[in-house]
Amino acid sequence: MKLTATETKFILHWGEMGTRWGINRTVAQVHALLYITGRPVPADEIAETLSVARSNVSTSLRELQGWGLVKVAHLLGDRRDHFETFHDVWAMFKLVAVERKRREVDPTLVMLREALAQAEKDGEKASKERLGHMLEFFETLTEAFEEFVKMSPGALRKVVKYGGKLQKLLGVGT
Amino acid sequence: MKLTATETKFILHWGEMGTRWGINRTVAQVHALLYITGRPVPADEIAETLSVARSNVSTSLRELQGWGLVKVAHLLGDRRDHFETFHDVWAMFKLVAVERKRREVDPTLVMLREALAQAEKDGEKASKERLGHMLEFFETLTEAFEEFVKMSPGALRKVVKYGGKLQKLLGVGT
DNA sequence: CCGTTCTTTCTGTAAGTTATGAAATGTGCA
DNA sequence: TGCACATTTCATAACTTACAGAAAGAACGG
Repeated sequence: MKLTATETKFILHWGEMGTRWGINRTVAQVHALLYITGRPVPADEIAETLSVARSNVSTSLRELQGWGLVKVAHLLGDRRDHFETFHDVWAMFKLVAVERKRREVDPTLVMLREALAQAEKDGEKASKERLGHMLEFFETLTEAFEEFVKMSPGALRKVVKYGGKLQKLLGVGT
Repeated sequence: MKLTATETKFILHWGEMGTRWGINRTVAQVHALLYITGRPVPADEIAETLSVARSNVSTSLRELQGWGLVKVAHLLGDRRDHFETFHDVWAMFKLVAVERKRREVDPTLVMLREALAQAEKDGEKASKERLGHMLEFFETLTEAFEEFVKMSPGALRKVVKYGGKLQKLLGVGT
């Protein structure tokens, strides 16, 4: 499969973006390719298009399936697995956000609660206070996040719009 | 400086968390140490406490200052620079969020607009549509983010609370 | 079943990154 | 100005991660 200039640009940028957020470059590129292509693509074609080893593509697809971002499709008369991602960017973003929260934020909450309890027990007043602030922050953020993922983009826009007004009205800006 | 069990736990976890989000482990650990300590600490003490090279601490502190997370303080009768971070977790989170948006999301917006224009020019209808959806998503998210960073935790909680209600009321959930 | 095709797993190596210690530079005091 | 202390820079070593290619495994068709 031959990529257009536009597609190449998008895929490369997406790869770079991935690395900055702790996501493997190839994984991100494969996802970008599937997104921009918009139809099921067999693994060997992905490998050829991106100029990476077939095995690397296999691993990346597995990873993407683990995130729920990619699903397998089959075409009549073709034994090969084909892979596709979703068109709904918002939905994909949520998948990743929810999963990262589960993997990274939730354990942090656990750690903070444990550390706080220990600081309490050991009478470390200063640590306890700071850990408490941190925990409180994470709890607020988590709460906001839970609401956030329930929203559609339209709902989000409305909430933001009214939220800004609400904020001014109530004078809770401080 | 001798760390308590609680402090060690917190610092190590913070370091791991950092690596997962593309932030250097030592950088994150130094920040955690400063946060949990809550007072200005000289660089050599940081190095000793974390068992890392003095030069590594120097680099990490510079990085943290670049993010605006750490500032220098001086103590009377001590020529050494001392370093401290802020107590306000919310404020620090915003600093990082704003900066990462600037460094990573803004260039993505630029790329998407360029790619979209090019797809338009080259008559790539399918690509254009998908890039358009992606751009729209990023624009909505950016907009929401701009409002978000203006809020205090209290304001955020209120907006979330009323936002949920608003959403149901307006039936914009789809 | 056997051969073919497709996919995944495994392993050595390359690439990239991070950390170190030494050297260089900077800073303030006598 | 010279000395002592403090900090930064830099080359290299240590480590980590990513990748390709080989080999094994699975699915299918004849």
